[in-house]
Amino acid sequence: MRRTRRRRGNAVTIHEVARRAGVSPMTVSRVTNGEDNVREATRDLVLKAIRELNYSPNPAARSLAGAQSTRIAMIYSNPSVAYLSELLVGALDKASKTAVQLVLEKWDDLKPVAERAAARKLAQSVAGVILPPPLCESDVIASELAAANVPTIAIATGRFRANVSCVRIDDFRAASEMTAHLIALGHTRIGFIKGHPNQTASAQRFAGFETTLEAAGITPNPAYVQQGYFTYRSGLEAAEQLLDRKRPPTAIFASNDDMAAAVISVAHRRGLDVPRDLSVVGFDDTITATTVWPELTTIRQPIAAMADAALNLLLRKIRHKKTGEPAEPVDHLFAHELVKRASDAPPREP
Amino acid sequence: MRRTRRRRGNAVTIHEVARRAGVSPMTVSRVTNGEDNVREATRDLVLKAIRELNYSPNPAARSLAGAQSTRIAMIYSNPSVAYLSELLVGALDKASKTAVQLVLEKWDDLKPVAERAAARKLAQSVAGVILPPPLCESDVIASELAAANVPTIAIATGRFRANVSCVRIDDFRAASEMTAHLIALGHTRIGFIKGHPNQTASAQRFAGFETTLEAAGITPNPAYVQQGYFTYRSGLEAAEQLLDRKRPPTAIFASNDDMAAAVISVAHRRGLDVPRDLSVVGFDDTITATTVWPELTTIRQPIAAMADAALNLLLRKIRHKKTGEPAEPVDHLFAHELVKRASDAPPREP
DNA sequence: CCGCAGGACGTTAGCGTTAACAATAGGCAT
DNA sequence: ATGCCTATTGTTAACGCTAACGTCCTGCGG
Repeated sequence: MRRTRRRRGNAVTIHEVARRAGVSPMTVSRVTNGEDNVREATRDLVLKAIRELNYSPNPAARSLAGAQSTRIAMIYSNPSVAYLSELLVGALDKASKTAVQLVLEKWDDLKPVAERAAARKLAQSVAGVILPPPLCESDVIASELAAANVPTIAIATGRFRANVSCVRIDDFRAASEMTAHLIALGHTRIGFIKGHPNQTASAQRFAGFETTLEAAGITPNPAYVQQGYFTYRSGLEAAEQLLDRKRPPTAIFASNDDMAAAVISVAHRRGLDVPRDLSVVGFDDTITATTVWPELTTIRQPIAAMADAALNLLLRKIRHKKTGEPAEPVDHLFAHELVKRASDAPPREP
Repeated sequence: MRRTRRRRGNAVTIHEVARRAGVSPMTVSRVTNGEDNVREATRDLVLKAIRELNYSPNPAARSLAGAQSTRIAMIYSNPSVAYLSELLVGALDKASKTAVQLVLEKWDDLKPVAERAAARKLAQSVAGVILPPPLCESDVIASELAAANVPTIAIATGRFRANVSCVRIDDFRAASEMTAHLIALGHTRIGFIKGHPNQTASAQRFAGFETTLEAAGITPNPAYVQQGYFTYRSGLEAAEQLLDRKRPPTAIFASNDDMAAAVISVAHRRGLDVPRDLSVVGFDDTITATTVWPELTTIRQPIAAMADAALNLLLRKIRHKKTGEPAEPVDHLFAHELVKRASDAPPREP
């Protein structure tokens, strides 16, 4: 007599699909993995069976058989919590669906030497790495991982580099659209608070701002531009500076939501009404944008979707790596969106 | 001749551990799963080998072989991002170490019927559930999961219930300490902003406040107590109310950091200096506490450690369930800490 | 001294998938 | 027709782990 079987629940397996399609499991596997050495007719047969049985491959079995360790590291450092949180949610969701094991590493302010060592060590133990900002900018990490042949994806980096794939939005265009929006409202004296200088996205956003200003025939005024560091604190200081001007700006475009929130706080402290006396807009659409009052007009990045895509890309790269195909870096641009809320209005004085 | 082996990189397997310990793989498996039918001496041998080889079980193989998914769900709903983020970091860290697969679910404002259905469905697919606030208060979810015999841990619920284990801090004592701190500074007119009424922790915190006030000989003034909902927005309104009083409080104790941040914002808008004109203290020590200016004096909850402990407890319960032992609910109290920062000072007028 | 119970540990056989190789069919040049 | 090559499909044996069952050994009562 047969042993008690231990098949779990009721999940459809590759064998059932194979039987129904009248082929071997291996052929089914080839179809699900998109290999091209299957005849068109056979492929259709298999696909039909898959649809009929509503089959989906068991990720655990896949990663076990594939001998590809599916550990993927995400390295973060001094993150914006709101950003990290949304990123984690997206990544975790995908990870649980594909049976990859996400491991989190926190590398705070490492010196390049330490960073290099850490990257080298990490490369031993994981199959891929996700680099959210600000670490996505580190050439040290990128080059070390590339040297170790560990697929890497940068999220929301401002530029596309040769050795690392990335998933991002078009910071330049987004900033440009926001600037155009402010101009369309009637603003001409627009302040700008830059992001952290170590991130390319900061430069992109500023470039988008300046270019659009010029295109509209407004000469950029250096006195209306302040350096910030993506922190609330730096936003406070920058706002103080901007509002101390004899003719202060009628609108301030901060390079992220945290700094925009700081601007609102300063404005309130000075008795200015937002948006009647001062329009304030942010960038990223993190939770901050909707917690402050008034709610921020900002640029929405689909962070969770980007995390999802990043994992997808990474998995594909890991697979390609196994087959030896030299996967060339990808630059996956996501669509952003200008979210209009309550922190902007036409200027009081024309 | 042997076929080419396809062993992945360098991961240590259960066989290597077994060989080193001089036992069978099965014994190692029993040890890693905490089964009790292994002699003490043997167990130590195995544990030593595990440590020496730095072995950690392959989750894919585990879930494939076990037919028991080590999937643990964390259900969140309208969370404080800062809180969620820290929670996720802690849970994920532990999860990757113990090879459990964390799945995230977002249940936003479900009606009880829908919530019950969702819980019933979830119970089919996971081995355990973690309930952070505010869902940790839901008796519907708790009872449904208990009925399905799915181990559940509530995080940071205010009270201990018979059917759900929980991991939390002593909200009453923490609030009491903070109140005593304000009184020690010389404050007698202390405002309080309550948390969301659907969370027991809110009541606990308020009780701690009121009790300590009375113990110090100060009669609680209902006019100094406002209902809040843990949101920044609700904090704004509550603060406006409190500061509109003819004799406004000289200190405001908000039931969480977000509302405390809102109080600071309102104070600034009214030209009050924090802390010279108004002391403001929060609760939770989320990231908000250190982003606002001045930084908040608050109560620190070790959120990440609590997530870690929650997973631990859950794993133990899942194991016990397999062996049939009836695990009785646990109430794991964590130590909190009053973190003194820059938002409190003695009152200006005595 | 035997038999038997029960605990500790080992063996076997999968879990569902894919890597590596084998086999087969068809095509084409010799 | 024969041999050889390629495109397609099948077979076998892992991947690392654990459920289920088997075996051995110890201890104890009769």
